[in-house]
Amino acid sequence: MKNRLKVLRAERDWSQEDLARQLEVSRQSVNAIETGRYDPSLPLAFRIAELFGMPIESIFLRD
Amino acid sequence: MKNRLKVLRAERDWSQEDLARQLEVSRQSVNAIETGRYDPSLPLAFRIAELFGMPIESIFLRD
DNA sequence: TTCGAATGTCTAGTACCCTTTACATCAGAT
DNA sequence: ATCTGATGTAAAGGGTACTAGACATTCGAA
Repeated sequence: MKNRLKVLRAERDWSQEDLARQLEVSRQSVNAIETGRYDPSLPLAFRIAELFGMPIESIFLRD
Repeated sequence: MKNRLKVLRAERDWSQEDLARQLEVSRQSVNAIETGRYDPSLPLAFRIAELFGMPIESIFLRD
């Protein structure tokens, strides 16, 4: 899975730490997801989608 | 997270085994997800949504 | 030049996703 | 009464998601 997290975050001028805090996960988790080391759990994907106000499918893409 | 898998499967008259085969997971995984023992991984959620032809958000719901 | 914020990575540990194998129950058909 | 398909659950094991803590690099600002 690929994702648009880094771009969405840049559009809002948020640091990885800012995003992590809002999602209530560690900064390392945000970094790992952005750099493609692993995919988020489904509940975390829902929180991400809700935070950015868009469907999961427009943030995460099958590869 | 709750989900509508059991209903969607019933609408199509598929057994858990039928669904598992199409998703390329074990029957026990389908059962565990349906009975709420755990949530699917994000990649599996994508396969489920694709199979049923609807967005992830209309199959899985935050509780 | 020095400092701090931001990012990337590593390790060790915990918890969860998913597997195979196995067993139990139930309903419907023979 | 027996058989079979469908479902639920359990144990053990491998791989992944997430944690805290630590360290290195880069870059813009003081």
